[in-house]
Amino acid sequence: MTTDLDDLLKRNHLSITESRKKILSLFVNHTGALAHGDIEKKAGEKFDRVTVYRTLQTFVEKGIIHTIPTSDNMVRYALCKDNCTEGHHHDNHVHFVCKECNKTECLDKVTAPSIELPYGYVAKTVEVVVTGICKECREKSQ
Amino acid sequence: MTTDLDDLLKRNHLSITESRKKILSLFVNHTGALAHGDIEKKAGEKFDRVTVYRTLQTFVEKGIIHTIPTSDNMVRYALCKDNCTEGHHHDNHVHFVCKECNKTECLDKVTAPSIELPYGYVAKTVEVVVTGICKECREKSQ
DNA sequence: GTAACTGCAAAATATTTGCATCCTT
DNA sequence: AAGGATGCAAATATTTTGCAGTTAC
Repeated sequence: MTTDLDDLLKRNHLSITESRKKILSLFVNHTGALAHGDIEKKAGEKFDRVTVYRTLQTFVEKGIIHTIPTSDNMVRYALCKDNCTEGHHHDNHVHFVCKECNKTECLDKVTAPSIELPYGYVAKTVEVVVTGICKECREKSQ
Repeated sequence: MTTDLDDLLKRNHLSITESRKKILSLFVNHTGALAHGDIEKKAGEKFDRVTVYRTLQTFVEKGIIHTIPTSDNMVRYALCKDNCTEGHHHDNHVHFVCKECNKTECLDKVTAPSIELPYGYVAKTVEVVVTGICKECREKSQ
């Protein structure tokens, strides 16, 4: 059976393996970003810790996922949009981190504004991290 | 001798010690952000690694410095503006990370734009990280 | 003098690397 | 069959914790 996941891997010249499919499916079926720990947990003891590290690294290199900047020391990953290709990522990401449930989401609908930089500075990418309360948590607390 | 550093510590109800003054001075005398490693290096073998960890943590708690979100896994710290107080930080930070020299700067002159969030979401803070080439590196490469 | 801070040792975590084996193509 | 991917072991690196000695107030 050929799935979307297989295609995605194929398009990136990666061999199709169980761990890659599994880890990739976690991203596809999950809105929001995942930290390394989340992936190990959700994969359910199935893979070696090292495999997760290497798989994530490979995915980042191929432009399938990207890292999300956060203020804590946890590196989080999220699926890239289609126009992210190897070595060249989409410029404007807006991420939302909920203070309550600690979930991280990519807000695809929201465009990052262009930033006016001081003279002489050249911007390549602009990443925006908004922290606050997400819709679900806000409704819960009312 | 009473210095600005002493004052800053006093204002935050911290006892004035050598390591705190030294680490704080690194921030004051350095435009830009510092990672844990930078601080250990610049302090010059003078302090225990653990002291640096604890001092940074204390400073963050007191609102003297804040962490900067970045896509790599290095946590960087920078001085807070005066209106950062314990538990309540200034809302809009714009940071610039140079791809060449890897320096991180706070762009105080640049204001972060307000972000239009989806319905139901409430923003508390907006952090903007711009990566690109800083003025110095750009001039060098020309 | 007392409370707070530091340094050392060591524990707990996180990440990377080498290599033999197994799987994909 | 060949190259790449995985799993295990172990080496590194990072961060945290406990405690005794020292310092600031």
